[in-house]
Amino acid sequence: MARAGLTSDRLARAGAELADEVGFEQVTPSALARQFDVQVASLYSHVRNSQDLKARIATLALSELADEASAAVAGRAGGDALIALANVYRDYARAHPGRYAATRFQPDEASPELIEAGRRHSELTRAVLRAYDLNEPAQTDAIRLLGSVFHGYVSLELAGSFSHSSPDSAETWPRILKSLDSLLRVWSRK
Amino acid sequence: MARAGLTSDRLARAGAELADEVGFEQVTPSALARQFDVQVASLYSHVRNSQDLKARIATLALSELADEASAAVAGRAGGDALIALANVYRDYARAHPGRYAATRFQPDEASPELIEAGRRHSELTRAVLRAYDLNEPAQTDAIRLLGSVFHGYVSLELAGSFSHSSPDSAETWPRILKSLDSLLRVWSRK
DNA sequence: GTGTAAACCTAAAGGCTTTAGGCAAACGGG
DNA sequence: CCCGTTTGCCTAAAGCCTTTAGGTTTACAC
Repeated sequence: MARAGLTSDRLARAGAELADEVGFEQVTPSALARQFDVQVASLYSHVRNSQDLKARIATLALSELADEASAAVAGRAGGDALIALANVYRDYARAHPGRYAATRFQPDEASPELIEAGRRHSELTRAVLRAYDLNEPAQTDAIRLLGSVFHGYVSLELAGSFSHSSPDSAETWPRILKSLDSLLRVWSRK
Repeated sequence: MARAGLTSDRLARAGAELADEVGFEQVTPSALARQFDVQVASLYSHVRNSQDLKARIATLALSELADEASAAVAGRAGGDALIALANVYRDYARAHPGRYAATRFQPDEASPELIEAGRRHSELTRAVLRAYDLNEPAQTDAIRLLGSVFHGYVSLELAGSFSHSSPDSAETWPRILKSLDSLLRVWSRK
């Protein structure tokens, strides 16, 4: 009798929670309807379809992540900023694996919000690189390198690809970041 | 009337082809049955279920990739080997996006073949690193770094994340590889 | 040839997605 | 306060995918 109070936003938020619990792949209109104790068809007034739902979760996660990254980078520069940004990505992925997976979702056509969230992330990386004073094309190279290392490392770690190696390598991440910092300094405008 | 001649292997191979055409996600028992013009249920004599099918495709792709990597690394050392290995991954992903995606598939419990294929890849990376003469834990760090950069770069490029930046950055990849080589030389045992 | 194992089939149950159309609750205006 | 409209949620239904059970036919071995 009482209404559940569905909204696109609430669906996206609940979807994000669910993703962290059972995996992003498993987040479906069906599963979400069960969570709200509502008929599946009812969701379709709030999201266009399954894709749209996932895209909204992706946007939510990407924005959330950009917020945290923004806060972490504020007031830092150079290696400090680099490390702070990198840790935001890694910590976020570990704390919210489903949301992080959502982050990689590619809808058939991206929404403006999704594009905007993506832009925020490249802006942040660009901001971190400011201190290194790179000229083009080094700047683009650096954005791509950082994106690759952050995303690559976090994905592989999340997938458990690192769990079969020597346990004394818990400090790999900071050492990689340190090396990236050195590398960028070398790329720096002389 | 005539039999289709199904086999686990043929299913995996056809699945790999299909993955490259329509995306790994879209590879399902249903879709594959259509390809062979056979009833869906018939597949279930050859693969346990959808997961198993995908795991077999993953194994196929991972082995194929390891074969190519192995051939590329043979007879090379140091920076040459590094570049050759890296290009195998990147070229493979561009030529076979569906197979590459399959490579990232994580079944509930990995098959021995899948584990073995994974092992071949770390062995290859280790072989490439031999020339750099790294001690532990630098060796583990290096394996993780290379894995992260290769996988990260290739994923992002495949996802189109790089297509919005300046077109004069077509040479990012070789420049990144060159820097990785320098980095590893710095890590080298003094 | 004939028996048997494998390959393939039909049937059926159950889940997910999506659309169409209907009832009822909430909410604002008179 | 009540009445009309909007909006939220519902039922119904069609279509597709997965998986299991059990039957038939093909092919090959002896």
